[in-house]
Amino acid sequence: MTYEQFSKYSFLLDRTARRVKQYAQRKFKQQAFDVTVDQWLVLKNLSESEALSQSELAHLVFKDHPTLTRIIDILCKKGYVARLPHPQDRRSFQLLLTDTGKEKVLELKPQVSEIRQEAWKNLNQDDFNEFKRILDTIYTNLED
Amino acid sequence: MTYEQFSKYSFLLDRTARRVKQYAQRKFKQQAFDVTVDQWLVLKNLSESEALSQSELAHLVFKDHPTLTRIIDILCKKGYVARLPHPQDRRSFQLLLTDTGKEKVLELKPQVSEIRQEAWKNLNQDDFNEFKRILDTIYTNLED
DNA sequence: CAAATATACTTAGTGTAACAACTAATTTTT
DNA sequence: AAAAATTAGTTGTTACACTAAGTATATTTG
Repeated sequence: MTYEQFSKYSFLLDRTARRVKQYAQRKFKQQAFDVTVDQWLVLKNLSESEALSQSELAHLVFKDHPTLTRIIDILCKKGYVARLPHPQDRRSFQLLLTDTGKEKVLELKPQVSEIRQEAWKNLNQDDFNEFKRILDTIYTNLED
Repeated sequence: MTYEQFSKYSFLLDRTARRVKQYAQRKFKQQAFDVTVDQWLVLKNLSESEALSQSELAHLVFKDHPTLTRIIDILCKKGYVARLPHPQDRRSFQLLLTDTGKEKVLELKPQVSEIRQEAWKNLNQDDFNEFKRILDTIYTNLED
């Protein structure tokens, strides 16, 4: 590996991640989803295992606590999520989807899937496996 | 490709890009580089072809104009970059590294390279080629 | 059981990203 | 040459990422 390559992988990675997010966000907006890409990630994960605390959810979506706090704030304000007091621990909340939130997830899931597929044109299953392997390796290489 | 995979590539990509940036940023801070990761990218590109306009530079680093304006603002304030009036076009600037800016680039270049290599442990040249191919494919798939 | 420590979450501050709207200067069109 | 369109850059707004510091509650330790 040469110096130039080392300096480039981070650039390519950042550039592509931004484009992927931007592309999805634009579609989300055009189709009036009423949530951002990150809000969708949180909503979807919550729909798959409800009654999580914010810490548990933060861990699931790999976002830090302050970021998650604010995303939850917004989702509560929009009426998709509710913070219930945790029965045993008064420091924490149980996060629940409201009925509106559940409907939103059901409505958006196939549409998001559609949008996501666009990036994967001209690429196949092997490519995905390679992609995942390399990304995961980088990720764990930089683990604290 | 299944639905689950489509929903996952963007997650893996975003997660890894953030970790790579965060890792580098932490090192930058520990070693008192006095610039952020994004500011470094701009500085480095400027050192490789000076007297660019902001538009040209924005194009090089794949950042949009408002973002670049703000990064340049900071780099000027820190004394690494100067905006000179463009001789032919009064709308635009020529961006130049100051002497301090040039020194900074020379000083940081090997140190940044060192930091960047960390991510690439257990991965080789073939992996890089695959990685680049897939990222570039995704990028162009989502081109406007 | 009181003191120290840890955990859950929030707030504050800085930086970046994207979009929209804006000013000023330049180029094109008619 | 005036009007229209384009280009260069800035400003404003919303949202996210990360760090650090703060509050409140729980848990552990002496």
